[in-house]
Amino acid sequence: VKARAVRSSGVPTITQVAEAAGVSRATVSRAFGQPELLSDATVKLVREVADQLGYVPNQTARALSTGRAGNIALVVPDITNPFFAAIMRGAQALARQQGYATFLGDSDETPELEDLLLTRLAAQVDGFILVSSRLTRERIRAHAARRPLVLLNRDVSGIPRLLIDAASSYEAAVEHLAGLGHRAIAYVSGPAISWSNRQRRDAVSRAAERCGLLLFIVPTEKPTFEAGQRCTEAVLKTGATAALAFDDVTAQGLMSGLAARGLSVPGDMSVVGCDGVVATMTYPPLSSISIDCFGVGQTGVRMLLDVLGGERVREKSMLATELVLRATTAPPQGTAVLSPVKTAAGKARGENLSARKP
Amino acid sequence: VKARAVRSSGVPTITQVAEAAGVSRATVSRAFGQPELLSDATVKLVREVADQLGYVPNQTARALSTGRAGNIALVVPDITNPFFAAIMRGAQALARQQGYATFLGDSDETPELEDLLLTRLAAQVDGFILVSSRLTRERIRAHAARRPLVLLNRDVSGIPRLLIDAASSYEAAVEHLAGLGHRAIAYVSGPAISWSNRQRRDAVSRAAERCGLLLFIVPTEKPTFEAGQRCTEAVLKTGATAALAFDDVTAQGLMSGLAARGLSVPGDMSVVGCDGVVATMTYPPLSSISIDCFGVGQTGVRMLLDVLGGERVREKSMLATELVLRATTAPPQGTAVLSPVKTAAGKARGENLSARKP
DNA sequence: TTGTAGGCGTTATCAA
DNA sequence: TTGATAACGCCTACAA
Repeated sequence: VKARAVRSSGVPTITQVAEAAGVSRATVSRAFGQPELLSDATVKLVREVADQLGYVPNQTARALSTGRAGNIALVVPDITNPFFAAIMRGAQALARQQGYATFLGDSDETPELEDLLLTRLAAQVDGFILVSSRLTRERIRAHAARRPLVLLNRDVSGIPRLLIDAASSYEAAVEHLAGLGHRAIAYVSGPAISWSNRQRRDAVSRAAERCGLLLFIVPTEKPTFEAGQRCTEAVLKTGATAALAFDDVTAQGLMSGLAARGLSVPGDMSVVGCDGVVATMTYPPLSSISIDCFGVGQTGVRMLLDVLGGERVREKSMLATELVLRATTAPPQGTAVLSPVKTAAGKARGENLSARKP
Repeated sequence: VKARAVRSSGVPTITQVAEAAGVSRATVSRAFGQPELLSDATVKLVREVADQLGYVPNQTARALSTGRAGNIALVVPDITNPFFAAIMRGAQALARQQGYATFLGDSDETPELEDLLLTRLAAQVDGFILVSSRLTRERIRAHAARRPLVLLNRDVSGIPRLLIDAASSYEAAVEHLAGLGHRAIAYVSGPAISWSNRQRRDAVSRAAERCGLLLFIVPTEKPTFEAGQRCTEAVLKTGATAALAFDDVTAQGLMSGLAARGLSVPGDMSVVGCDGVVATMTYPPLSSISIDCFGVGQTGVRMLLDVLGGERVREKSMLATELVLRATTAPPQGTAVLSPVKTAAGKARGENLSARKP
């Protein structure tokens, strides 16, 4: 039999190590996989030879043989969004530490692409983490039937998931604004398919009603800076004196749009965001609902690895959020300062009043 | 022989499709890989059966058999940095379109981790794209000997690379500042190991000398918002009236630090960044050296795929940058307006004067 | 403690 | 145009 096609000859195989070390391939395999079965001397010898040759066990072959790929995939709608980037970082850090490599799928906010990524990657990974998935429940269930799958920031019963509970914080934010004297507020919404958008919108709606505030819903296409900018006019037209955005990036866009029109924040309009990743970087620093994104990523990986390890995992976990007051909320123009902030559910805090969590 | 361990039974194999379709495994394989060898009827039949079963060719097995993984890896120092996120996006978009899945490696700015990622991923990918690699030339060469490797924003002879030529734009920026009447400027540097940091620093240094400006170099640990903030004091101490930062994120941190001290930009200090990703989002909008990050990512993939395809690639490509003037540069305090901007190498333009590139 | 041999899912070669 | 069969690199039950 003839040798195969141009096999990138750069990478040594287990056979070469075995020959060089004068042992069987099985022994080399064990030297890496289960060294406790071998004598110390043998392990040492094999490892030295391997090092010298630059041998590293071929993960692909290993995967085929064991059925374990040693890879996981993280799929996000837009890696450019700092919220997802931070989650990715947390996930990847823990995954690597646990011996897993991470595929990153960017679905560009489209369900079709997300679907494609999942089917294409399925055989190469041991499991998936879907962040803010734009897929239908049916598709998610279908994919979950083929490979272990964990949901972040998306609520589908029967699938292990970590939910970011921003509802109470949004309610607190609305109450905070009401306390400042605002009578009409706007919610700048996120993607219609987004679970968290619904959750946040509903929370705002509930709280607004309770506080007797007039609420306007302003739609956007995607949670991006540009989309936030573009909706500025629409927000202004409502006559609202304060805006709660779906996330920080959108809020930042809105602030930019306001500045471009010569309006000041919070003087002419109060703005509240959500995520806390970019909030500290805006000017003025954005009052925002803070999420521990790095932790979200880590938790996602932990849940997935638990599933892979056959352990029981809570099907549904909730992550608390916190309203952090910075510099973008104030009484509406021409309003005397009213009573101090009164928060019901979530507790608000000022950045300077307490240290950030560790 | 007994059946193997708990093989995730969710994914159908080629054998099952072959049986269901009443053909051989080879035929099924061809129906996907080289349908032109089969009769139309057979292809249709096999595909239908496969669809129904939910069969997708197993990329892992394919990789083992062909030697082609169908994967590439992109390694960046920090995915949280919008510059790298944007590159990742461009890279992934093109890679997917060409049938490649993308691993993302985040080295957390450390050479050791980068090294680890490369060795761990080597057998699973057809090639690497290293962005702003923090590795030594020797290590890069060592890895390049094992797997095709393309460098982005790093200059190592003998390795295909795309260099972002910000030098002339930095010089133009310095000249612009000189033209505004600044006499003392600061360069807020990036990571010492970074190639582009050296390039940018040297360019600033050259231009400053030429223009007779006093130049101070202010070091930072990493190109992050926080690091930018932390160096504010140091920048102020120099007495410089303008600062050029290593990148936008650092510049943004500096602006935040200045604002926290009640100083205004550009009133009290002019600031220039580099990357152009976040520049439009800051307040005031940051004058910055603009880079087509999405294009950088795409080009990186194109170069790598060319190498994989056995085509000749230019060993060294340069990508032009452009100084985009926004709202963060002005004459130093107490200086009358001087002559209009004079730029030598790069051509500066104001955001409103011309449309952004398509 | 170590070696032998069969198989993971796919593709490539050779025949038919 | 299709089928049988041997790899690809590694792991592991079984034997020694």
